[in-house]
Amino acid sequence: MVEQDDRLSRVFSALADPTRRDMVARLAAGDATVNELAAPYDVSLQAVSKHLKVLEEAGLVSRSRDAQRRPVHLDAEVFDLMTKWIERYRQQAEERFQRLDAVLARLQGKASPADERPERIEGEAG
Amino acid sequence: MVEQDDRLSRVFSALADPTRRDMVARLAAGDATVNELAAPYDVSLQAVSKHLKVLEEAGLVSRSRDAQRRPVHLDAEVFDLMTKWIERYRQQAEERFQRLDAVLARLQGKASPADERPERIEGEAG
DNA sequence: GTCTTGTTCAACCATGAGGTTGAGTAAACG
DNA sequence: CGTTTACTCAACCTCATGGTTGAACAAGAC
Repeated sequence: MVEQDDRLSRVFSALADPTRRDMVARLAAGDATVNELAAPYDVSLQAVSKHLKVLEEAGLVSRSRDAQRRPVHLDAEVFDLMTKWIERYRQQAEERFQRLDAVLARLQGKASPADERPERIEGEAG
Repeated sequence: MVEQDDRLSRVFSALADPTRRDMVARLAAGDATVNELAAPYDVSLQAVSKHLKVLEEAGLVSRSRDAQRRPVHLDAEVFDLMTKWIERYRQQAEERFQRLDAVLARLQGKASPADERPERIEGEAG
């Protein structure tokens, strides 16, 4: 919205498109030219070129020169950025889930769980 | 574009927005109501409600009922979907990189690497 | 019942994304 | 040189998205 401020937004946004994910999948098997990449899709070469630009600006691919060709190469490093973000919050959420489980188990022994309103387990959100 | 066909597109798309990623981060610390979630942002409650709808449709959060409140809960499972996709292609890309490294190392012993045009290492893309 | 609180729905507006076509550039080929 | 190949840039169209405001609904509080 702000014009895609941060790197992470650009990466997620780039991979939100099925065509672009498909291109990444293809590129994981080896570098390819724009024409080669365009072949499977029923869109213009220009559209593919645009997709590649998006992937490039997200840092997912880089392009070199080989005569008139512009071979596209997949850069795997950015994936780490996403993985780290995802893992971080997934782990937090799962830990919280474990704790909730424990709390519920404890409550089962003491009283009815209906008494409890587990909006916060022991954490803080602000 | 097609109207966000698959699950993966919805998840990536949902997380492409910094505000929504921020909400996910907040929710990783514990469930929260719409009002609580809206507090830090300078947008209307309705806008926040919309963001939550997007996160919900992506399967990232679920909403329950507590009187007039609609507590929002982070569902960590969908993260796996992303992680799997990412890891799959990252690994392929990295393996390819290893192979390229090996090829270059071999070439160093034989001839000048400038002779080689390594558009494909040994793979296929079609 | 009416009021207040919490949230969603509906209509609208501005911007951006993905698609198109047509022209322009870059480098090999003849 | 002009032509062909490979690609990008520019202008345009359409629709989705994120924001707005105002009204509606749902449920406790008075």
